[in-house]
Amino acid sequence: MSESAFTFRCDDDFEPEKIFSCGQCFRWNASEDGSFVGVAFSRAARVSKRGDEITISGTEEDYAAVWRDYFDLGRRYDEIRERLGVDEYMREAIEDGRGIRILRQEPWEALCSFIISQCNHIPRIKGIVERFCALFGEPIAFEGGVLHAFPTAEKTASLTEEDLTPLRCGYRAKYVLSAARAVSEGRIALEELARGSQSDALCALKTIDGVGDKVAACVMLFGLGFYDAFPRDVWIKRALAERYGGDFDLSRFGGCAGIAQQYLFWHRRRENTED
DNA sequence: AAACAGGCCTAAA
DNA sequence: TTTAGGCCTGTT
Repeated sequence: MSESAFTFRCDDDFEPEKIFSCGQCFRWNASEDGSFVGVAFSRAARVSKRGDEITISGTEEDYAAVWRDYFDLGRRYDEIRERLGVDEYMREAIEDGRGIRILRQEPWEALCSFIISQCNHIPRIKGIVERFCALFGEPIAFEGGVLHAFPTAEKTASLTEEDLTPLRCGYRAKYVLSAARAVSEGRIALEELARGSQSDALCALKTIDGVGDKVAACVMLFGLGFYDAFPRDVWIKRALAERYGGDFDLSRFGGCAGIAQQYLFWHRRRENTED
């Protein structure tokens, strides 16, 4: 069976390996040929890069409707990198993480995924999320096989904690359900929050059981398009304590602190695994 | 084997 | 307003 694909030239930062494995998303996996296969917005795709040419499954219409925004291609990361290099360590982190882009993910998927992420390693988060999708997501035919969409909030809200035991996500199951109910019952309107202020979004997200400052910041950055949201996880806390004595002024990043965070996160994590 | 993992909640000062 | 302990499960 033949599948269409759309190829375009990209002269800005775009490194699939870094984009998909920097911890912002959990549904993309590397193939042996270096391409990545994943699902977003209920569409499966294979993404590959050769030189400055990017190829994504689907038509140009799919690209225009979904992938362009998903990969945040309206933003020049090369220019942002210049602005974020406010000191030596930041410049080091940025050079190391060059090629990263912030994905604009589905808000509910981001919320649910980062609730699951708490106190877990990335491989385990991916495992839990994949089991969740395989069990409760709509099937999507792709390259002769079947992938699954991320389960909707409505579908999730119809489940019980017992239904979620096969995920083996432990105490996070009740958080996932409480979030699903908040969203499906309209108490939390994620799309609407994306159009409002960052502080309102933070406030609303934190009313969900199991969502604190860190998870809320991830949802805002990766799902709602608040590029100034700055998730403070253990790695960021480490980096800030080691390099800045806890004194780190986010206002220097001109509304892009979240992107700075992602370079810092990538770099600080690599410092550990590479020596 | 004990500690920790991209936290959060509650209780107690 | 900060801190300790518990929480599911897996890995090192």
